[in-house]
Amino acid sequence: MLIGEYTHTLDEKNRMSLPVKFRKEMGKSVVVAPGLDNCLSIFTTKEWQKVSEKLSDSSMLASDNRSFSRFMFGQAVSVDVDTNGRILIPENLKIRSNLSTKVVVIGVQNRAEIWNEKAWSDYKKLVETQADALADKLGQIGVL
Amino acid sequence: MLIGEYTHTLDEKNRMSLPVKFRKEMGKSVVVAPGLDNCLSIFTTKEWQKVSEKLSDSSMLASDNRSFSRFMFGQAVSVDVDTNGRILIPENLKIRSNLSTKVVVIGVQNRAEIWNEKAWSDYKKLVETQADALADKLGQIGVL
DNA sequence: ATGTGTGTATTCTCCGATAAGCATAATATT
DNA sequence: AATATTATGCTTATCGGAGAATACACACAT
Repeated sequence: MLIGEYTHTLDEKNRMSLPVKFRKEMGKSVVVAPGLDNCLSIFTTKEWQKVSEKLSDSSMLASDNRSFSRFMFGQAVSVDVDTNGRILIPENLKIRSNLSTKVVVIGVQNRAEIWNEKAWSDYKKLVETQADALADKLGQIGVL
Repeated sequence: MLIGEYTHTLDEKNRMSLPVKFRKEMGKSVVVAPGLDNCLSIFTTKEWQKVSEKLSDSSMLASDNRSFSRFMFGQAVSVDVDTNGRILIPENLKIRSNLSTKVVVIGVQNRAEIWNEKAWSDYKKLVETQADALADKLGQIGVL
């Protein structure tokens, strides 16, 4: 399971080293895909498989499904992890998620996410202010 | 599985090289068909088979089915992949999808799509603005 | 029937881009 | 301080795309 928060850098060739604690789980290659809330998702090939399956047998409205499939698959890439534990971030995804040199990598259970540093801290603050309200909702379904 | 986004060119003979990562899956020949939202679809012969089957035992209204079948089958063509991994785009389909020299090829799981460069970027922007709404729907079916 | 011409298809090659590897430097952690 | 981890620059090799050139086929005309 992927957990934790790390600050890493993208070098001038858009390479980023994966947190060491993620490498074993990540294996030899991963899938980089656009993420929600303007971040960038990294899936293990196994998890990616699961996501695709869910998408293909989903009962979404046809046009929504088309849109989202194009959105996800069209921009996803399978990338190899190099001998230094680095992956190459595609330029278009880098731009989309507003990534610059300093990025934040976070583990989110079954995937890793890459965030623009400021976007992540803003997002955290936002969630913080909502935390109580969210907790109430989650409480209703017995999470905490 | 076909994923990713590539910018390729149509040469003056309407030839387009397939993304290298697609070639293995594409094989010796593919089916080029009109796609929805004004793009152009490319199916492997195998996937095309599946599409045809679905159309033949579909539960659509007979007249709708007729319309759609005419739309798809009427304009679809089987084309060979040449030794350089290129395919020849039929003029009528090229015109229909507004393709010029620069085109975008995207992988969408079981098919590839060819887009007019601008049309694709506009479409992406549009979907991006809807991403949150789509995300909620997806959340409901447990995708992310 | 043969030669010529035009259009199409196939092969080849070059150039450029991309990425992988390596080695070293910097940074953080214990 | 020592070690593990991350960053970065450089170099080399590989791959792919696009264009050019060649070969082929068909048609038409002489």
